[in-house]
Amino acid sequence: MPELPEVETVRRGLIPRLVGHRIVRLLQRRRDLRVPLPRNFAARVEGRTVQAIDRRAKYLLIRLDDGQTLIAHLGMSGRMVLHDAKSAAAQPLGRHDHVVIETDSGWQLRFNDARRFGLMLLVANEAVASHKLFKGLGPEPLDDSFDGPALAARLKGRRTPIKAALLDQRTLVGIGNIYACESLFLAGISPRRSAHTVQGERAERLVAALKEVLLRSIDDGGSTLRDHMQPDGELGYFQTRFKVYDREGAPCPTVTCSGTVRRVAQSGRSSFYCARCQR
DNA sequence: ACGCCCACCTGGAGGC
DNA sequence: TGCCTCCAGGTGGGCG
Repeated sequence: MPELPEVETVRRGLIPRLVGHRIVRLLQRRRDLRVPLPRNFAARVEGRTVQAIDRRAKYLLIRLDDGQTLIAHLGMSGRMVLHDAKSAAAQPLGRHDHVVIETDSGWQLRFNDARRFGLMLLVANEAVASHKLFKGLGPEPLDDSFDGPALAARLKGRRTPIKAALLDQRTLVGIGNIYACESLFLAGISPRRSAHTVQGERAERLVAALKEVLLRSIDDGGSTLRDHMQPDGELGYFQTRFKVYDREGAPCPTVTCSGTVRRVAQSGRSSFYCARCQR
């Protein structure tokens, strides 16, 4: 379930259950995720207290009190499922619960990832920014400094379609297939437009759309969280209905437009858009 | 350097 | 029911 808004929502849901609490047990049930889990994982984490949980791009950064960061990425299918002691006892571990963390507050966190495209690793705080995984990452879209000119500069000279550029985490971080489609729709820009032509006012519009789509989704996630009280892993994507994503054949949601949502394949992924109001 | 394709892995949906 | 194919929200390595 993880693009930036989902990861951010998971982060906010984990904070009250983990921060300030000691990890009393870590159970590693299999090592072979996208990157093999750390050696001696349990020994290196047990006894540590969680000091903070940050996010960079789609990575969760769980700061431990020994100066290490537990980095987690959810891949395509990763979930963080919290159980209180009672529900943990009632719910046996599933075959995709790869890592189980128990805290001194009695809460249990299960990292579940059917496809195993996710990862967890332990890195010293000061080495996180220069870590291979973080080296080439672009700016955070919700930072105030990320504006039209900033995006335009990063698209300059790029011959790839704008959709592909948005998915490329070197351009900016946090955008996946869904929010790329939704943002381009909101900005009225075709996913097939060459990235270098998104300049000036067009880049302004796209940045505004990206921020709006992400913020609205985080809000929706927040309200879902309040309703559920915990990131139970079943939140899914927040907008029950996307405007164009997965809506092939539906009428274009723009009231004044008589177009139809189309699906095209771009670099192996589906793009959904209205060819009439997205240019 | 850049852009594109594919593989990584499992499960769900839909067709026959 | 079963079997087959296609598709899925991410990423990075390898290729031309």
